[in-house]
Amino acid sequence: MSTSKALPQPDREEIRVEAVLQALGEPVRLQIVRALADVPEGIACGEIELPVTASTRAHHLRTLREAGVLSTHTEGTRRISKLRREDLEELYPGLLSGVLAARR
Amino acid sequence: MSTSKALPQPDREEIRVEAVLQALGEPVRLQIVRALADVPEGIACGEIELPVTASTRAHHLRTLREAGVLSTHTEGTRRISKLRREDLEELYPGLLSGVLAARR
DNA sequence: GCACTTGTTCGATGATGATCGTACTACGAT
DNA sequence: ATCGTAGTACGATCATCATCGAACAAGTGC
Repeated sequence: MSTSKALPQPDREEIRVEAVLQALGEPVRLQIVRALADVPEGIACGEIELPVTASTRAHHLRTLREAGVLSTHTEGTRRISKLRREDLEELYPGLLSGVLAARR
Repeated sequence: MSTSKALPQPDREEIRVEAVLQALGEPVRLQIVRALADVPEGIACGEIELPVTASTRAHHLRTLREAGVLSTHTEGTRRISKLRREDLEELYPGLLSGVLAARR
């Protein structure tokens, strides 16, 4: 049960551009964001293939969450993350799509 | 005379998103970009009011230039910088406008 | 020539941050 | 209750980088 609790994140009006840009500027985190962009319904952190250990992964997810880039909620033992597309689009229209347009 | 020489910068296809985002993620550099956005014809570095010394300013301008965010050419003793709007828009459509849309 | 302006380069320093291993928590299943 | 799974938290280490001062470079003008 319980089975669904959201983790603390900034409200839309608390999101700062510098934090978002800095969060997106790290290669591993950008990789995470790209993976999330393909799955609107969200995805468990561990299912993203990354060249780092679990603890580093957790660190990056926290950074992205605290910057306001993604939201995370608990489902049982897994943590589902999804992009905060609407909030970002509202605050910085075009930013996310521009970033995702980058060649892979 | 001479009076006009361009400084080395990456070609459009050499620009990497991570570098651009990382460059934009620093507060002072973002301030520079915002200042440049208001002046399409370019502006001398020293004329932007910044809370750092001249050497730090030079460092940030170099970072932005090497990331591909701006171009610089020499005019006499001054160095005029301007945003590489077209290149950025072509590579990451919407990114720059999204960043500049952020509340000031 | 010399002085002045504009800006860069170099080296040092201090802060931030990416990474890891280990220990820990929470949940699910047996 | 015990085990296994998914993930976080902490502390340490190492690299990156923002910042500065001092020295240097290139133009302009007297």
